[in-house]
Amino acid sequence: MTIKDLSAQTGYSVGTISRVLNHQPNVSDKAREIILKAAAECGFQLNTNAKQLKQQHSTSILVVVKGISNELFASLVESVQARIAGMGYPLIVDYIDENDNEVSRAVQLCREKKPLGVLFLGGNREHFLQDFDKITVPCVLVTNDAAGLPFENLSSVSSDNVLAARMAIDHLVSLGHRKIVVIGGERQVSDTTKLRYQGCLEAFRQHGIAFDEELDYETARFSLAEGFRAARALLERGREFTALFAMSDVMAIGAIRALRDAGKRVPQDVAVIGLDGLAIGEYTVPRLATVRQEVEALAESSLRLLQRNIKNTPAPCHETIPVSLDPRESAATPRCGRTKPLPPDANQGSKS
Amino acid sequence: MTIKDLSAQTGYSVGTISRVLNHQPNVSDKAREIILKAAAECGFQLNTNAKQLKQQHSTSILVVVKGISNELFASLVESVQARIAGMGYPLIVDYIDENDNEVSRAVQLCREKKPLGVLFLGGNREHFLQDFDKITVPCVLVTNDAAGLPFENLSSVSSDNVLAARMAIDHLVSLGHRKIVVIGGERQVSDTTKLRYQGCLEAFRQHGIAFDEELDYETARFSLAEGFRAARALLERGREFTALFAMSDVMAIGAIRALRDAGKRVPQDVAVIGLDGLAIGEYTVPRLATVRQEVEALAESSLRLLQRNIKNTPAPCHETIPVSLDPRESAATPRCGRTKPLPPDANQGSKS
DNA sequence: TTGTATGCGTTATCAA
DNA sequence: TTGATAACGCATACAA
Repeated sequence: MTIKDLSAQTGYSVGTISRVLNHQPNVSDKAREIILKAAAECGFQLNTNAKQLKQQHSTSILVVVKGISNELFASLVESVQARIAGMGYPLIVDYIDENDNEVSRAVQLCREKKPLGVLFLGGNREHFLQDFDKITVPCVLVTNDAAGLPFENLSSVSSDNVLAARMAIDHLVSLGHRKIVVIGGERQVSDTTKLRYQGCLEAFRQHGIAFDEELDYETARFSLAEGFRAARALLERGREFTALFAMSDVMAIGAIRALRDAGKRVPQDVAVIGLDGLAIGEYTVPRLATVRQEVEALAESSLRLLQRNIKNTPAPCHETIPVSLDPRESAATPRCGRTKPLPPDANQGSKS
Repeated sequence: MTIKDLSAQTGYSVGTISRVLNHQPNVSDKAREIILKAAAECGFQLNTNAKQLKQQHSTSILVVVKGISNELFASLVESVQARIAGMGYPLIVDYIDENDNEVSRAVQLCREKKPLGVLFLGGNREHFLQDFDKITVPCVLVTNDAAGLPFENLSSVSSDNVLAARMAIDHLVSLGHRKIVVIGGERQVSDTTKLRYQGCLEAFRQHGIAFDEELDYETARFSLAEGFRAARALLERGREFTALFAMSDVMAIGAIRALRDAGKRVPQDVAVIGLDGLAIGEYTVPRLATVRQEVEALAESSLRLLQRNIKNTPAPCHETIPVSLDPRESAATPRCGRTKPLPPDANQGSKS
């Protein structure tokens, strides 16, 4: 079924058919009505290949997501999808491996799909420096800060990562902890890790807390298994600590498991705080203290920026979204002077 | 950059260029070499729109995934992606809402993308009955059983859902439990729930265990929040029980949280078992007992079937993948005769 | 307001 | 083994 068939059916020419189907104004009401009815009857749809071949660009927005099992990104995609529905752009969501180059992938997809703009969920400055000059449509990097990158068509929206880490450490300190260890990503490689690590160091300095950059830090990928491994490594290192900050919630959950396996109670022996604010943290035992990234705000800002840059072409803009502390059980007020094991429900924190 | 430009650059005609780029045999080695080099130099890529407009079909495989935040499906997609990489087909992954109609979406996408075949991750018999006749390429429904559906081009690969539920109940019974409640989906609507529920009833009957189909069952969607709510509803109902089977791991995790909030110890007061075998279950406190679905086997079989049906057109085939019990802490041997609270590490089960 | 005709980049048919 | 050329389905400039 093509517009030619529709033309034969209605008696109108393909030109008129095309105009009606593209909501152009210069068509008579009568023609519009007849053609729309005929199209609806046979469930007609324009051929996207032909359309885009002709137009040389699509009307869609591309979303490149780094990591298929990243729950934070999954929430972001959901939110973006819900918001875009009202704006009319079709969405092309492309999931790539956490370790793949998101920019070269985007370059390839831009050639193929010719989108109006692209949203990067996660990304690496290095990759942008290497390949981003090949892409010309407006882009927004979400979750990482692209300030300082020399591209006129790249904006960014990210949580305040430095502050987030500071808040996590501040919270632990306010609970009386002075011996704190940290689990996070590669400090030399991951942009996000760099910022969060900086926040940690600032907080430690401000509170006059000693922190050995080698012995009190363990590098891990952002996964349950790696959080588990990292916490065990810290324990085996023999370093004494009463609190642990993991740079992501999944790492924190893995770490809590390792601590429990080692006979440590959370939060009585070791307080644990994560970062992200994933839904699962509300349901773990103990409930996971965390610094929450505002998914809805991230999605809203990203789309607003992208839309603005698609319509006009203003200077790139780099927004920072506030974060908020969720002080839950895994880093709650420690019971004072307790030396004996607690009853089994102690993990439920201050409720008793 | 088009094949015309390449033609001008190399002196060969567009026909020869096209033949080389499509790995056709009837080209001289010299032409092949020259053209391939020129194409590589400028990073040339064929225009997919033009190609598909001409060919009337693509060479890709479509994957329709129901639910963007479904961890089981995320694992399946990862596995499928890894396997497909070696087979050469491009993958189109389309995520739709859990409640949307996957078949009508597939119909639309088939018109647009003309894939060689489609993989459904999750699906509903009703939807297939309604719309599937409009799709003509080979399809495999993964995770649900399509046996009995009157379609020549629809195969299916699913876990043995009846057995899985039986195994879960059997395990609880083997631990000495007789008062068991169940959380699952809509028994009238969800195909998967029907089978798992049937497995439960069979197990109860076999063991001579009483089960009130209204009072001992709570309907919930497959989420943390709903598992939590359902468990609380069961508690508030005043029904006594010593064990709980949740038809998914996320529900089970939500349920455990609700039980803890109500002062119940898991597994000492209430044993809990889930179904799926998600990674998170290895890290919860207590570790989650579960009946594991074999993601790798599901992915392997689905792709094998699909590929077979693309190459030949044999009769549809409906495979069942075995499941396996992971008897972890949340449903471990209960301590006998205990009445006092246990030490805090009791949740770690039989290790002490 | 409508119709006609051209070309988007590719594949495939045919002739050379 | 190669080149010329006609489609594929659509949007659009131009003519009517």
